[in-house]
Amino acid sequence: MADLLDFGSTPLLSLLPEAIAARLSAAASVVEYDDGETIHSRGDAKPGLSIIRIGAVRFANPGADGSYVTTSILGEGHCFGEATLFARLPRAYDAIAVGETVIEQITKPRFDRIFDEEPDLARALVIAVTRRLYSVLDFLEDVRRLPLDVRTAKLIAGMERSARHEGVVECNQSDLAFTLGVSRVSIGKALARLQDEGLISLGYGSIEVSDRKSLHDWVAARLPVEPLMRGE
Amino acid sequence: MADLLDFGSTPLLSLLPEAIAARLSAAASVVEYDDGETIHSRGDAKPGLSIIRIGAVRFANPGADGSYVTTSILGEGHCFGEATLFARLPRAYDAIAVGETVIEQITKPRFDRIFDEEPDLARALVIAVTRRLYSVLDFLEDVRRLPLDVRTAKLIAGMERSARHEGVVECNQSDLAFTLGVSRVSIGKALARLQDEGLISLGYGSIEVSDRKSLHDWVAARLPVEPLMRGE
DNA sequence: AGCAGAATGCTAATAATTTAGCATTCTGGA
DNA sequence: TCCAGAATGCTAAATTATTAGCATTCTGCT
Repeated sequence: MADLLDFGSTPLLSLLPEAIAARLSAAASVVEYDDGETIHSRGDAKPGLSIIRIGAVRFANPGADGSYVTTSILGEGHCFGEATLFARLPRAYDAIAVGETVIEQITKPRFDRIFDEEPDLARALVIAVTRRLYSVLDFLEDVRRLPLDVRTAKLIAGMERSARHEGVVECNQSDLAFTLGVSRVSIGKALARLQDEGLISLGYGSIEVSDRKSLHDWVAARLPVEPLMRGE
Repeated sequence: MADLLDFGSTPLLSLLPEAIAARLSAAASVVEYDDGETIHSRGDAKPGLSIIRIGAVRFANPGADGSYVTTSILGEGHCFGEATLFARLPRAYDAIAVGETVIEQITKPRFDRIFDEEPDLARALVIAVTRRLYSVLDFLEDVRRLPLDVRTAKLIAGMERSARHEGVVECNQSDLAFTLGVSRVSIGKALARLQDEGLISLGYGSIEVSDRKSLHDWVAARLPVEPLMRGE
């Protein structure tokens, strides 16, 4: 249940020199959450950086009708709360643990101290946030430009790449609908179309990707611009 | 024609100490563009940071059918190209000058040098990019959650706040449609609804906001969550 | 094996949006 | 003043998505 939607960006921890990561850990207090437990709510003002050590976090806000709209899901190694530090904004989303989750919380004073003393931290943060920004811009473009079946295929392709078992995405249709911000019926139709194309076969709580390459090619053929080489 | 959609984020220049801004300027080469001129195209690999000194830049990509989808428009003081520096990505969008535009271009080697020597630059960049990220997340949430007339009202309210003449937004409906990524017909309908509500009155190439506060209240009443105080 | 709850499949009415086209109104320059 | 081009207004069909059901299938648990 890892990165349903971390927008494919790079986690901060993987960008951080070992020494700095250790320093952050030393300054942090560790908090554990159960599945579904609230980590913080929209509007909370207390600033600080959080790093996901184990598990994942879903960021969401209530929609107009009481439904919940998920904005993103971040997995292990990702950080969140930068905006409370650098933009001095209160929390913009409810953060909810996905599965058993362990978070390192670093208070603003402690973070500021390390930030001032370790220039490489700023460098890593700029990289992490920049990548996230461009991933989100990408996603936003998709939302505005691609028909739902293509977006669905793209999401499945992305999930398959980081799936536990190759060729099988373990995820129910409601979660997919949640993630793409559409109704379950629409997802159902999109998936049915993809199945008709022979790209996937639908199971119970899982989707089997017949052939990674054909799925990728099918998506690529429907993108208005050819995808850029992802850096690195 | 300033910030149709800079997502309301803070420009880098306003976050930068005078000394560093001067150093960046000294390292930059200045290029001038006419209205509509291409600054760079999607896929261009040459890394570097660009700072908008005068004018504005529209970022867009061709849609599936050949139409152009605008992702954002940045105004004076904003920078772009961070992703080429920090994520090592090629340009993700075509950049097109909006009006007579002056850009400072800083090559990667020169930028890296200043970046290494001036820790405050990293700090300012983290802030600028973080704010932009959260502005975009906000916008994305709106797209997925708000009906078009509310999004339209929100956009107009934002544009009015930074308009040349108070109470008058100089912008044609095609540009609004472009910005919100919908058709002109839909924008027309949304605007008609807003006019029926007495919030705006439509002109030729301009929209008059009857009363800033009522427009704001009308939007606020339709948001699923109350807006957060914007940091300062 | 049987059952409850979860997940999927399906339907039909409704709503929103797009596309394509054309008529009308407005504006600035010749 | 007149005209061309820009901008807006309007229409209708087609597409896409939503809502609200309910039936069916599957899974894990007892």
